[in-house]
Amino acid sequence: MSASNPKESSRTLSETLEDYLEIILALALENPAVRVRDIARAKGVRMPSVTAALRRLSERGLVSYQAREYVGLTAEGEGIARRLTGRHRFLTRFLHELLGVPEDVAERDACGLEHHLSAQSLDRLAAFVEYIDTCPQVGAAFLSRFKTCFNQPESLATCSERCTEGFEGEQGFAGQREIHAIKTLPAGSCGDMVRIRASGKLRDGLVEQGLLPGSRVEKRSGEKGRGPAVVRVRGQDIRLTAREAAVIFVEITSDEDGSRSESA
Amino acid sequence: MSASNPKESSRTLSETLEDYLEIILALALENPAVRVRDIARAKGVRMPSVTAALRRLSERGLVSYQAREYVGLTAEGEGIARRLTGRHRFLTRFLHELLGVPEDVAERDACGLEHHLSAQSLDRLAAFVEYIDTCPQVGAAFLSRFKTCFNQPESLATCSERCTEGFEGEQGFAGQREIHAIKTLPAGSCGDMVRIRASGKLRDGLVEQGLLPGSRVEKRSGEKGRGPAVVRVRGQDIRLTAREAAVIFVEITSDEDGSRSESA
DNA sequence: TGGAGTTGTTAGGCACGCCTAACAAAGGTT
DNA sequence: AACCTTTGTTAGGCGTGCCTAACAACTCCA
Repeated sequence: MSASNPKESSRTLSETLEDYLEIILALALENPAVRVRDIARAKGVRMPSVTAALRRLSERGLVSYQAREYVGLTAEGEGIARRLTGRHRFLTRFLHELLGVPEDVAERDACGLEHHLSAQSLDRLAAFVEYIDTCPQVGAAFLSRFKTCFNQPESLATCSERCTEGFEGEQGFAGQREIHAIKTLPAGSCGDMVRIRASGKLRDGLVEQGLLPGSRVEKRSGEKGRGPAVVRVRGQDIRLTAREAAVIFVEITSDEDGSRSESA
Repeated sequence: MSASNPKESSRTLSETLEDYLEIILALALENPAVRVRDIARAKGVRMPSVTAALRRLSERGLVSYQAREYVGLTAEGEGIARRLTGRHRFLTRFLHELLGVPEDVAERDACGLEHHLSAQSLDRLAAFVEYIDTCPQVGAAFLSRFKTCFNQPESLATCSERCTEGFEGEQGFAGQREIHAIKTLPAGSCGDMVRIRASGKLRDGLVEQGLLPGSRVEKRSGEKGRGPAVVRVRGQDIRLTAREAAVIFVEITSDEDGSRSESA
């Protein structure tokens, strides 16, 4: 979706080359000498690919490389590698420790994400983590509550009920907002998705279809729980089972595009 | 850092081809007919590139494409495009509305991220957003407090002081944790970064170096505020100015690796 | 009806990043 | 010294994804 500029190749590093730098730094920290063999193993490629990559990195002045000799990072290369490693660790930790993604998956995802996050987004994400982690007004209970609510399928029902108990009535935090299960909506109403009150396959199936928080949803048919509901999301009609329609909660918004952006 | 498997190319779509699908869907929703010309413009490439991409997508059965005729998505292609668009929107919203990243930057970053987030991580992130957005125990004030704390440089000082006022003393949320500015630490002590109490260039410079929350930090020299501090992060010594050492807060941890993972 | 402009195609080239096959340079072993 | 193994190189090939140049088709209009 973005235009890539081939002329920038002299200053911008490809994902692949960034990965090589990171790997070389990691190896340099645990071994006295860095070998082509080890880089190849770490990256999961064959040695000739490494030779070629080293030549390209060398041309850019990021590694010191002479055929058949040990590989080293230049000051510039080490700086880049260090920056990337920091991102990588941070993202892994965010996914695993904060969101609760399994460690191996978090590790793999961080690998892909680290190259695509702008400095600005990274900074904001870091600020967010700092906020959650240290602000006394947020409290240490914040994350454990999240984990209780969303980690354990068996406890999810209870927590979700507590969280949504104010939805249909008027009490609780959500009392001032118009939040309802799709099942209970009249046909023709619109809203933004705020919650899938389910876990496991039921939830996965919906998330996988792109039904994510913030999606603008319009109920097309399936009046108040009678029969399967059909909703329109991003221009396409999606048929929901009764179970699905019961667990998807949307916030009814009156304005046209349903935006809820709160500018700073 | 990950091994890519070329044999999978028959079932796995490249980022580029995923982008094309997304663009085609977007165009199909706003125009009666989708033209090569429009795809090229949206993607920022020339028309021959589009022709080639369409051929490849057509071979995989994701678009219906015959030379010189209008382009359409097959059911399978539309499903994929829809899933990607959902991710894209969700990530944009997360970055912009929740984290406060400027909209254009959020949009650009989401483009890159959407291809690299596993279903599992996406699900957990969605759950997190749902939690913040709807749990009565979290409260609507959560995000606005974050924005107040981290959006406006002028208010940052006050909020940060409130947040950290318990750090050196014993009161407040952080009272039970050993959190100190690097400046006040004796040489030799270790901890995990939890906060950079600064904004603007001071903060950017640190974040850019990979000094992010969770980074394991060891103070090497610069006894209790006298002279510039040197800290060791991921095997490298970093020299900090007095100002920098004063705004970086670390949590002192007694265990060897400083991990704070809380398993579900 | 015969341009002129737009749109889309083919043809050919280039950079990247991977591969295998084969050769070259080191190190031990006997 | 002759041999084998490990390590690393060159050479050549392939798929992706971009480009320009040139040609082809389609539309519009005088």
